[in-house]
Order: sequence, then C-alpha cells, then structure tokens
Amino acid sequence: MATLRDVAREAGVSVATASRAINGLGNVTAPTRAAVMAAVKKLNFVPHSGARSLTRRKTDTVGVILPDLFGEFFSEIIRGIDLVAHESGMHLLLGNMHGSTHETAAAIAAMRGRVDGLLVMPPDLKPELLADYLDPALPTVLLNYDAGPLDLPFVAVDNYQGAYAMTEALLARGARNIVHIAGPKHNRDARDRQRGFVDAMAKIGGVRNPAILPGDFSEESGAQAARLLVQGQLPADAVFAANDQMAVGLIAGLAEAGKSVPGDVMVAGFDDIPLARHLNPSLSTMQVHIDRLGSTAMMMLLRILRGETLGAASATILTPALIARGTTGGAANRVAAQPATAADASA
Amino acid sequence: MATLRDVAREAGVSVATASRAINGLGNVTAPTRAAVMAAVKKLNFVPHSGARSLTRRKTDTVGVILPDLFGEFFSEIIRGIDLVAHESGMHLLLGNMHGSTHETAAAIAAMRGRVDGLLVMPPDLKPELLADYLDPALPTVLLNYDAGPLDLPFVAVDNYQGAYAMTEALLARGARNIVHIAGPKHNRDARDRQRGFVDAMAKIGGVRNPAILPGDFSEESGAQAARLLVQGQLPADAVFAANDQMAVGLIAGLAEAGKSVPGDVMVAGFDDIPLARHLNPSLSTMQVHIDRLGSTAMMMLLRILRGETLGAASATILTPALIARGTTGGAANRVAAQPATAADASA
DNA sequence: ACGCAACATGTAACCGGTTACCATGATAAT
DNA sequence: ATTATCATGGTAACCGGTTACATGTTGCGT
Repeated sequence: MATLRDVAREAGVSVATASRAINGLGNVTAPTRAAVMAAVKKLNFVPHSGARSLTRRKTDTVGVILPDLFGEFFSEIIRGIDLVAHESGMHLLLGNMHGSTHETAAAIAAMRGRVDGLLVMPPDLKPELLADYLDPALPTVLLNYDAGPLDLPFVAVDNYQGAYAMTEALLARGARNIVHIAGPKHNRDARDRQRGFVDAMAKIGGVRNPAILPGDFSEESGAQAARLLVQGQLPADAVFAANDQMAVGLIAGLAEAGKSVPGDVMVAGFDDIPLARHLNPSLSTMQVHIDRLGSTAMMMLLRILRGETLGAASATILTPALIARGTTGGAANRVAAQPATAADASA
Repeated sequence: MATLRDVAREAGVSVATASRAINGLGNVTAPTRAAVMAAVKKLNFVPHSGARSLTRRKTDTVGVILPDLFGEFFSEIIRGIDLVAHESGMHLLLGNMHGSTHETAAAIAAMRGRVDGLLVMPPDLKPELLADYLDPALPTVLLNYDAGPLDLPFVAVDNYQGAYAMTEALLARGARNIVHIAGPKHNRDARDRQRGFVDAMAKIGGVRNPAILPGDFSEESGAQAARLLVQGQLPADAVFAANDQMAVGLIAGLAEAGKSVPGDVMVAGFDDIPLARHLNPSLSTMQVHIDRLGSTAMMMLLRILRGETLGAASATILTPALIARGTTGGAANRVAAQPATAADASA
C-alpha cells in the first residue's frame, strides 16, 4: 500500500507539500497540486486513517456500546444513530457488553484511541461503577439512563409516566384485575415501568398489591407468564407486559391455551417495535420512537464534540405516546400520553 | 490522559520495559513488572489503540459495509457477525453505503487503516466496479454476492433454488395463476429469485409469461402491489413476493381490499424474518437463517486473517428451507427445499 | 536596482505506542 | 581472578500521517 512518502517521491515534492495538496490547504500552486493528485491516482493512494487520527487527535468515529444486539429495539437504535452520524461523516464502532459487567469495562477501555466520543446504554449498571469505567475526558452520552449524580448528558424515555398512562388506559377500558409482567430485576427501565404500574393501580384503581409476574424482556418469558396465568387461575382481565417482546410471547401463549385477546383478556406492551402493528389483533403499546432515542443521543454527542455546551438540553426525556390497538379492543387511534414536553418537541 | 511515557517515568523504568511489562513479554522481572503495573493503576493508563495498531499493523477491527440498516434483515446480519467477532475479540466498524454507488467507494476508502478485513454486501453493484473500489491487499469476504470472475470469497443464499422451490410448492398446493412481486431491478438477489420463479413456472407449471409486478423490497411496495392486483383484476390465486417485507405490505393491502388470505389468495415471502411467524395467518416463506449469513462470513474472514487458505470453502452457498405456514393454507411444518449441501451443513 | 512582503515549499519534530539492537551487571565456567 | 554467557532493561528508530518553523522564490513599490 502506498504511503504519503511514496506519493511525495513520485510527484517530486516533499511530504509536507503532498499532505497539503491532498488536504486542500491553500498554499499550494495549481501545477504542484495537479502533480500530487496525479501521483495519488497513479499509486492508488488512500490516506491511512489510523495514522491520521493519531496526529489530528480525532478519529471521526463514535463508539456505541449496547447491552445486546438482539431484537428490533437495538437495531432501531443503531439505525437512528447511523442516520445522524452518517450525515456528519462519522463512523460507528460497535461494542457489545453482552450483558456482563466485566465485559462492559473491557468494551469501554477498548474504545480509547479509537473514538472521539461514546454512546453508552448500561441498563443494569450502578452509576458508581459506570463512573469508574468511563473516561471523564471522553465525551459521553448515555442512552436510556439517567445517571443522576454523575451529571452526564443522557436521553431517556419517561418509563414511569408511560407505564402510568398505559395502566390508566387499561383501567379506563374497564379492566379491574391487571397483571404486570416485569422486566429483569436490575434493569432500570423495567423497574421504572413497574413503579408506574404500581402507582397507577394504587392511585387510580385503588388496588394495593397488584399481581406481578417475573420476566426478562424475552419473548420466551412472555410465553412463560402466559402459562403461569392460565395454570395459576389468576383472575386477570388485562395483562400489561413491560415490553413488546414479552407481549408477543404472551399472546402466543394465551392463544395456545385457548384464551382470546382481547375477548378474555386485554394485552398491552411497551416500546412499539415495528412488529407490534402487524400482529393480529395488533398490539396496544407505548410508542417510544426507538430510533429517535439513538438519533437524539447522537445529535447531542455531535454538539459536545463541536464544543457547544448543552445546558438544559443535556437531559432529554422522551415521552412515549399511547397507541391503542386491537389487543385492548380499541380502535387504532393514537393519543399523546400527555402534552409533549419541550424536550420531546425539539427531538 | 496518561501515555506510556508517563507510566515509565512513574515506575522509574524505560518505555520499552513498561511496554514489555504491560504486554506480558517474558524478559521482565517480577518486581519490575509489579512496579509498572502499579503505575498503570495509579495513572489509570489505557493503551491508545490507535497508536498501537499503527505499529502492530493490525487493528482488531473488521469493517462491515451494508447497503442499508433498515429492517430486520440487516440487524440479523449484524448480530450474526458480532456473535463470531466478539468471541475473537474483534470490533465492528459499521459503514453504510446508503444505496449510493458513490458512497460505497467512500465507505470502503474510509476503512483503510482502520480495519484488518472487510465484510461487504454490495447488492446492486457491478463486479467490475467493486473490483475498482476494493483494496486487493485487504482481506474481504462478500455477503450474499457471488463475485464470479473476481474470485473473492463469499457466502450467498441460493436464491434461484429457493424461489424455484417456493414456486413449486405453490403449484403443488393447486395455485394456477401465480403472480410474482419482484425486488429492485438492479438487485442480484431479486433477479435470481425472479429467475427461479420464472423457470419453475415454465418447467413445472407450463406457463410461459407469468405475471410479475414491480417492487423494491419495501413494505410499501408490497401494499402498492396489492392495490394493483385488486384494481387490475388480475386473476391471481397466489402471490409470491421476493421478500418478506413486501409480503407483509401485500397482506395488509389485501386485507384492506377485503381479500382473505389464504382463502382468496395464497401468499408467500422470502427470508423468514422474525416477524413472519407472528403474522396472522403466519407467513409461508423461504427460511434463510440470516444471522448465519453474517456469522459464516465472519468466520471465513477470521480464517483468512489467521493465514489459512479457504480452498473450496471460499464459496459458501446457504440453501434456504421451505417453511409452509398459514398464508399458503398449510400446517406449520418445515421441509428442506432439497438435501442440505455440505457447505450448508458446515455452516 | 534594491528592500521587503507574500507566498510556495522543504525539514524535522511529533502523535503514542512497539521492537530491533545494544549496554549493563550478575552469574557461571575455567 | 578472569572471561564467557545471559537475562534484564535502555536507546532510538519506526509505523504514516500532520504541522511549526525555516528557507527559498517571486513580485511589488520606490
């Protein structure tokens, strides 16, 4: 592979001139530039980005660290990020922590010297640990994680409010015995959604200890919950799954057991993955605009990299919208969970 | 951020020794190594991967260049790649050519110096052009693209055979007037699938010029086709869409027009995206194991990077399996399109 | 014709690691 | 006691670019 030295020699100029010609710096005469360009073409020279980023101290790459790559949730996030990154000529370096805390540290460490900034989604990590792993000098935006005391910019979904709104909607539709299928114990989204459910049940439904089944956000755990429901003879007239994936498994499980949705029992999910509207009956859910989660975070990171200060915009909360579809017996109309916030509108 | 020089100074040794201690090379005494490690911990030193890769001449990163990031097809591919890459401690650098030929060149060029190898999926590029863009010195595996004369390793799906088998199955189910919804004109997969359809119709069904509607692999174009079908009064008793995404749109469009599936018309797709089995009725399709496309390619690339020669394994053809589901009125049983090939078995 | 500014180009240091090669001191062999 | 041997650790070159600074060249004003 040809190097800049080769090009310079071929064009009969110094490396400095060659570099300047290639990068379009002003102080090069037209004929010199032409000679350099000819050499570039002839030798098929492509600048070595690794070497370049060493001196420039920027890599034009952002690291994206996700807990997993499975399912539409993550692919939508990546798509959202890429959309914005691509416009600014940024590349995406994917890091996967595969659920393990130890790997998270490794994934973050491996990014040093490769990226200009980081987008991290640490759904089940304690903030203190995260602070240990992160390099304070590396601009970082958190995905779907309010770091609280850490004072890191983040974009998150208002899970509490969303779950509250969905529970309220189910109660309004006449459900009395609503069962919640929770997400992973350590997962923050899952815990916030559960809190929203519990609070709504207490305040609006007047129910103190609503039934909660365990789950882990997987389709299989939704099916599992269906079996528990049917066998355990829980008197449920509605089930609110903490995410769509589980709702999908749940519906399949209920169908197997001969239960009709929404006839025997209503079902609701959370996220609005693309699959949701294609189910039959279509799935009622809280629409999160998952791709916006990614694109908003990427836009924030870009602004930080440009040296702007985010100020109030450093904490962006996306409010999910209630989408009432077939599984709650409703028409397919959409209603905002609450007036869109300024943050949401700017996204 | 601390550099190796800082660490060496702190530990009272030279940079060479520090480097050796950190990388576990033999010629360092235990006390010296301990001193270095203490300095590393104290200064929070993390080696700068950019600088390291410059001398080592390897980056532990592979570039992945895809035409788009939309839909489950691509997210499944990335997942498959990541699965294998992660095991070998490799990172993934995402490049997106966003459909444009010009951007493809840019995406590939930008990878120089950043990656050890390339995984490229160029569905609508001419082989000659591709050869121009690719760096012959950079190990490259093509995804879903038989480069023919280029002699590059690739892993592809037997689209022709798959489409042939699906058409045969539809005919066996009693369909007489089968309409095909084609993919993008320049897309190779799409063309091969169309050829398979046409040939099967001719050889088995004895039909010379079967009806073919245009499409572009998008859900919307499937819906569009549904409108054409209904308005144009085409006497179709089965529709074979070139991919699942279009089949989904098609089914929605047919439902809108009051047509029942599979009662009035059978529907089949291609790819077996996760969504397929969740539709109601569930979608009959050719199962491609999309993630394997990615993981197989990544495994091939790793072997090349290790210096092994692939030999016959450099061309891997995955044979899709016929999955008969609800939209063709069948039970949900799976039948192999044909005996699995050696290549398929080894994947 | 001379002095000086403005501009083109070259030299070399530097980014942060790795590593070939050499120097040192300790130990072993004679 | 003297020298050969070797493990350990230091010096400096190098990877492939960028860029501060030095140098050379041209053109303008007087």
